[in-house]
Order: sequence, then C-alpha cells, then structure tokens
Amino acid sequence: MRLLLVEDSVELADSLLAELGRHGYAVDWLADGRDAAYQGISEPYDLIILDLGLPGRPGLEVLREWRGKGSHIPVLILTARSSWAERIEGLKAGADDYLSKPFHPEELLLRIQALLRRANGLSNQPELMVGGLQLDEAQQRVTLNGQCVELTAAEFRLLRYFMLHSGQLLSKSQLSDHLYDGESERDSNVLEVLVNRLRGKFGKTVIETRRGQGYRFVGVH
Amino acid sequence: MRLLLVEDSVELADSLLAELGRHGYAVDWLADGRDAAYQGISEPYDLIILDLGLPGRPGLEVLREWRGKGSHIPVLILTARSSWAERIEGLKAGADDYLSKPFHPEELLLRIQALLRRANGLSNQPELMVGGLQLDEAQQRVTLNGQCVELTAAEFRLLRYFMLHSGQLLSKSQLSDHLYDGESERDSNVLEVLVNRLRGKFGKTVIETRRGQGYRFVGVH
DNA sequence: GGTGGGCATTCAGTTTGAGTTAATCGAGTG
DNA sequence: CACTCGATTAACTCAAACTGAATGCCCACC
Repeated sequence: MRLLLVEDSVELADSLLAELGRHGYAVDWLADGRDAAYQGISEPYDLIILDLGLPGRPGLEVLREWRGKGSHIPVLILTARSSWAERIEGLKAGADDYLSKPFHPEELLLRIQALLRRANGLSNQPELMVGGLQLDEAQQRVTLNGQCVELTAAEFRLLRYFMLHSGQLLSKSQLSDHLYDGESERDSNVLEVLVNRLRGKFGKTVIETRRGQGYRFVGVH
Repeated sequence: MRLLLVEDSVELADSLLAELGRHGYAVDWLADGRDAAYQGISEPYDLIILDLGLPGRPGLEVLREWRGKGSHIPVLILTARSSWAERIEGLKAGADDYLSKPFHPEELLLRIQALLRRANGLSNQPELMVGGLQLDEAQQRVTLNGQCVELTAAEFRLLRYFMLHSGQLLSKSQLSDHLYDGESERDSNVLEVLVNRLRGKFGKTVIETRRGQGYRFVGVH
C-alpha cells in the first residue's frame, strides 16, 4: 500500500513515516504544495495524507486541482485548526476524511484503513475478510478459517494488497508500484517469490496467474 | 488496436509504452514532429497520442496538416500546460481530446477507450458490448451472457478489434495491420488460428468467413 | 560495537504455456 | 473435377513464471 504524506513539519512527518512504515505502508514524503500537486497525480498512490498549512501552494487548492483532473484517490486532510467551517470546506473541496491536530497515530491508522477499504468497495467491513481469510491489521497477522497463520512483513503487505483488490487482475508493475516506495528495481522476481510463498501458506489456488498479464487473488475456497 | 505515441520525454514514453502494451495496444513511438507528420498519416493507426512540446515541428501544426489532408484519426493531445486557451486552441486544430500533464495513466487509458468507441460509432456505451458479449477492458476478460470467459492476451486483442468493428467486413491484412505494430512481416496463418480459437470459445457463428475477402464479426445470438 | 539470526532479495535451473508455424484436411469456386 | 483458400490439429519455440537455495542486509541482542 503506497501513501503520500504531504506535511511541512519535519518532526511530525518523521514520526508518522516511522509509524506508517512499521504498519507496512510504503510512504513518500513531500513538504511543498507545488511538488505535491504534481506528484500526487503522476504517481500511483493508494491514499494521500494532506496537511493544509503548506508552503508553496495552499493544500485545498492542490486538492481541488487533483479532483478537477479526475483523480479519485482517497485524501485525508490534516489541519491545525478544528473549526466546523474549515472541515466543511475541506470536504467540499473533495477530501474523504479530516483529522485535526493533535491526534493519536492510532486514530490516523484506523482512518487510513477505513478509507482504503471504502475506496475499494469494502465499506462495511470492520476487518479485511475474503473467503476464509481474515486480516488482522493491528497485529499484522492472518487467520485462515479461524486458525492463525504467521506472515513475514513482506508477505503481509502483498497479501493485504491482494485482499483489498480481491478478484481483480493486477499486473506485476502495478503490484510493485503499490508495494514499494520511490525507486524500485524492475528486473527482479521478488513478486514471484512472494506469490510463491503465499501459495505455499494458503494453497496453490489462492492466486491465479494470467501469463503475461499479472495475478488475480481469488481467496480460499 | 494500433496506436502512435508522439512524445519526446523518453521517461514518460517508456512508461506509457509499457502501460499501453500491457493493455493490449500495439504502440509505435516517435519523438520528432517531422517524423510524426509523415508516419501519422501513412500508417493505419487507430489513434494518435500527441505531445505538443515537440522537437522538429510544433505539435499543433502537425495536427493541422493531418486534418488538412482529410485524416480523421482520433487524436489525443498531451500538454505540459493546462490553460483554458490552449485547450480551446488544441480542439480547434482538430484534436478529439486533451489531457494536461501530469495525469494518471489510468485516466489516459479511459480516454483512449472512449475515443476508440466514439470513432467507431459506439459513443454512448460505457463498455464494449455486442450481442451477449461484454468486454471488460480493465480485467482483460469477457463475459458471455453473464458468464465469465478467460482469454489469452492475443485472443483478447483480436476480439476487441472485432467488437469495435462489429458487422464490418475486415480483411486479413487489415486485421494484422491493426493488431501488430511496425515491423513484423506476416506470411502466416496466425489470424486463422486465433479466429478458430475464438470460435471455439464463443461458437462457430460469431465470426463469418467471406472467402477471399476476410472475416465479419456478428456477435452471439 | 560486534555478532547472530531472520528475512528480503537475488540467482540459477527447471517448467510451463501462449503464440506461432507447419502440415494435413475440408470446403467452396470456377 | 481441379484448384485455391480456409479450418483444424499437432508440434515447436522461446519468454514468462516457478522454485529452492544462496546471498546479503538489517535489526536485535549481546
């Protein structure tokens, strides 16, 4: 899951980067509004965390530009103030959620999870669940028909992405784009190896191969 | 479906070539305006993606030349600026759509699909649908009366072309011109084999043979 | 600050299968 | 009836994907 954090406070950004990284998110960080306007739409992020008090360009303006160009990326706004009016204005500009500082990192994580599920048509599920598989984001574990299966961090990230996009055809480049930040080497078979490990743990059939096109996660039957 | 990409940024071109290729488009790439002016009209493209900031000759001038010579190929303009005036000017020069950088590759794909449908008289369909057949471009799959049928990449490309030109008589050379890019010589019966495979999956009658002339796709009845 | 272990990544050898070619069969045409 | 073009099936080829083992990195623990 690849996120963009747009936040000019170095201190806050650092702590969020660490926290998000620990939970299996690949996060890019920008501090400037102008950079954000560009990169937020040219890179394939799954979600953007946008602080409103930015140098370069106002956050809301950037957000409106994204929406004007047809982007539907979930955007979570951070702001120093917590006025009712500003909240409304943010949502009107196209934000999907709104969090006023200060906040618990825990709270941010929960909202991110909720937004990601919602954006992928799984609005009403409190937990990610496909077939007999249930993903526990807090513990970074998975239960298969009630039985707990241990996963490494990389396996967890891949499985989470698959489960969020269950049934969809996902190309390898799409997968590596969304699982790794900034600069990823393209001539490697990491994904193949990880897919292989997941199949080992959950059965050959959980992931279909469409040769030359990508993979498709179909869950456990 | 054969496209021409006219774009001088190597980086962007590379990523678009990969993305388009993965979605079953045969794409030729040119970086120079002069070359484009020539090749855009001498080769049988289904659509042209034209960057405006080109070396050699200005993109808009090239576009006007094509239109002046009576070409109606759909042209999608890419540009670095996003001013209203430039957009108008582009459309006045004969462009069919207009996308300002940066953009989501996803967005480009959607517009290409829309333009191709429009150019073939299927303006109002959000998805390609003929008879009981429905083509899912995102997943590169087809549903036949609601039931999903898996296709290989080559089968998908041919079927898409047939469905876009449903009911029309298509010669073999026309088909191979539009399904394969630039340089491949083709004195083989690939098409016959592919047609045969499609008939196997959807029934003998979906594709008519007009001996000595070509094929005609008529859908499922 | 050094060390060990676990995990992500890479490598190499093998397997698989889509795409193409080839060869044979059958049907339409003059 | 002969000839040509298309259909069909089988075989081939090479790139993609699989897989187990090696490598090397990073982090935790000494």
